[in-house]
Amino acid sequence: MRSQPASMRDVAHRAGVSLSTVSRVLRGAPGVAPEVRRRVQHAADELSYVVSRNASGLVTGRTGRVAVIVPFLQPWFFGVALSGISDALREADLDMLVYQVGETRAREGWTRALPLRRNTDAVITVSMDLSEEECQRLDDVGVPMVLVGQCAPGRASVYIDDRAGTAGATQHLLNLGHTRIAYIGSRREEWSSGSSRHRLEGYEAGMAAAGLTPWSVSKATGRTGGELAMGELLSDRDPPTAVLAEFDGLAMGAHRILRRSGVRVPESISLMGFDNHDAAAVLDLTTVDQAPYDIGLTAGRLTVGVLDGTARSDSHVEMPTQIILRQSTASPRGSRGLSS
Amino acid sequence: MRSQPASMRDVAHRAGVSLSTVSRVLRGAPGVAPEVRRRVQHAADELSYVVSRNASGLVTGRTGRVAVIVPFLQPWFFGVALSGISDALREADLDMLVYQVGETRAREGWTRALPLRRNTDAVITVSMDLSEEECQRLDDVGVPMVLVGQCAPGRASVYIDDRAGTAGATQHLLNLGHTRIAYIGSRREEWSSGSSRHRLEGYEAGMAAAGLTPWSVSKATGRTGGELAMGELLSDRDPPTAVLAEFDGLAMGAHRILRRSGVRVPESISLMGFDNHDAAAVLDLTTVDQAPYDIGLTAGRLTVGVLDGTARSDSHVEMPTQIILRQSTASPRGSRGLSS
DNA sequence: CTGTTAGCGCATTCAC
DNA sequence: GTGAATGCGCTAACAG
Repeated sequence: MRSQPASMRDVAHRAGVSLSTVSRVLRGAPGVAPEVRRRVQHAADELSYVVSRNASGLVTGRTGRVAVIVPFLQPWFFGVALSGISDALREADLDMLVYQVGETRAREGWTRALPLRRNTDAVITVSMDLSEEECQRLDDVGVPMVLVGQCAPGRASVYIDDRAGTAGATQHLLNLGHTRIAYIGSRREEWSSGSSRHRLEGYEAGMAAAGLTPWSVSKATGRTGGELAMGELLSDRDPPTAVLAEFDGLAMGAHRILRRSGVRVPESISLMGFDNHDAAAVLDLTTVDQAPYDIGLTAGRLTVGVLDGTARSDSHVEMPTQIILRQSTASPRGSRGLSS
Repeated sequence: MRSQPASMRDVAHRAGVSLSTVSRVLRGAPGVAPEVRRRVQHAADELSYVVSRNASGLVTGRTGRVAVIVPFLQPWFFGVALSGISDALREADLDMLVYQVGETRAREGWTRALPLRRNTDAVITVSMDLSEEECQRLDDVGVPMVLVGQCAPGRASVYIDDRAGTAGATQHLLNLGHTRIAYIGSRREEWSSGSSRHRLEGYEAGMAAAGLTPWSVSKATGRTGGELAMGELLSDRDPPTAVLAEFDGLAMGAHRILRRSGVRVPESISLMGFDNHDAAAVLDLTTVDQAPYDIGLTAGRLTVGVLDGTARSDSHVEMPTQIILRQSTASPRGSRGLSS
């Protein structure tokens, strides 16, 4: 309650020892008599004393903080990923600084607008789709960097195998007996990352392996895009019996159109998403899970490892995806699929 | 790219001035010749120099950082609220430190496990439902505190008027012509905050004002709870024509049961949620929006105000809620409601 | 308007 | 095993 929070000197005084002893104890450094150690601990507790990372960092050069940079904080994915990162950093007693870059990213200097230099031990970027130039600018701040959701050669990265994800999803639909499988994706102009490209490629590869011709449509991004795309598919002379969407948002838009049109899922059309969005469970949507929490946890631990020196700063970790089977996919009517 | 990041001395040297002049310029302090100011800026830019908040904080006593404490990071609400807080703090050039307390909260000492003292200028708690004792322990760290989603007398708080929210929702259903309106809530034993209580009270008040008897059921929390509760309601001799849920998660569970049972929404039963969860739009669920982004923004700005001294540290801000009309509510069949 | 001086709270040499 | 000096990078009083 005192307005002047206790300092190390206060603790030293109270414990009847010197500053350095307190420092040693509180850092867990060796070479202190057990009895003295206990006394110091006790004094610190009584004063609710906590070491100022500010001051200790000044001398050690380590801040005890890791900056996490995200484009947005609102989309479901980021909260979950941050949760994993947070848990991993907490294990190593590191604090998490979160920067939402958002639209300001357009303003060229965002990498320097952030007080990173000297204020952070490492930087984790999440789904930032950094250009090589931006990467270099971040290199410039002189701290280790870990990229999440992006695979950059020579830099620590954690990402999922998007290609395998959609390939597996396509296989799932093929196994059910579908052959007219359409793909709804985002428009090429809006691709910020390799992710969109990889997902499309996975689908195409899956189709090709089965000797089928890929059939993909791209409208806008987001739910509306899904609505538009599904509208187009439903207007086709011979509509697909199964639809795979690049991400759940698109699938949800598609689902809405299907509901409104009275087309039954999965009886008439099977629908499959990607991401395992929160709302996918609500819609009983079969989807591909990318375990964002695990991604975050892995990225966080990798960061700790790089700081420790126990992990290389160019390690790449590819996380597996997993199909979550729900009610929105089934064999087409009259098919010879697995389930018939 | 140099391994030893530039310090203020380097800038001073490069600009041919003294340390204090550089400090003044970089802080935007008055009393520097425009020409000199430019020169210093230039030198700093060239060296990609950024002031170490660590070092400056050591002498000013301000860290330039605000800690945000959340129980969890995964639920949709927190990402959105954090986004608002982040934007508000960024306006004031404050960094955001995020602590996910989670289950560790059970371990008594969480308020002290966090390195808050001396490491943060203010603390924002989001939906933490702090006990008076926990509040006091946080007071102890000696920095201003702002509570979000909780109304604590004497402490800066930002929260929504839950009572008015459910009262308004109930009125909406009444206006449509419903009289058999049931309420699905969480179990009293699981109420952590006043929020659950207030929402129930708002419903009860709305019903009472219309001369109707409240009818509420509580099963588990979460989607499952909604399923169970709706199951019970559907098994009633005379089922309700409208159902209001304490939050969208419950409504989603209820919606699922209705779909599975072939009960049409809104034709047979109107369903209404609370929170405007992401997935509510997908289900076309009428709900009550509590604008979490605005809550975060407001809380962030209030925090800045308290730090500035322009806001009182016991200000209370009550945020309005708003009904989001979608397809899940309509007049009961054969009613004389507004829409008939 | 500018430079000099003295710490902020702590970790880290070194002596003892 | 412990204590006394030194300086991390910076701001805030001062002096010029």
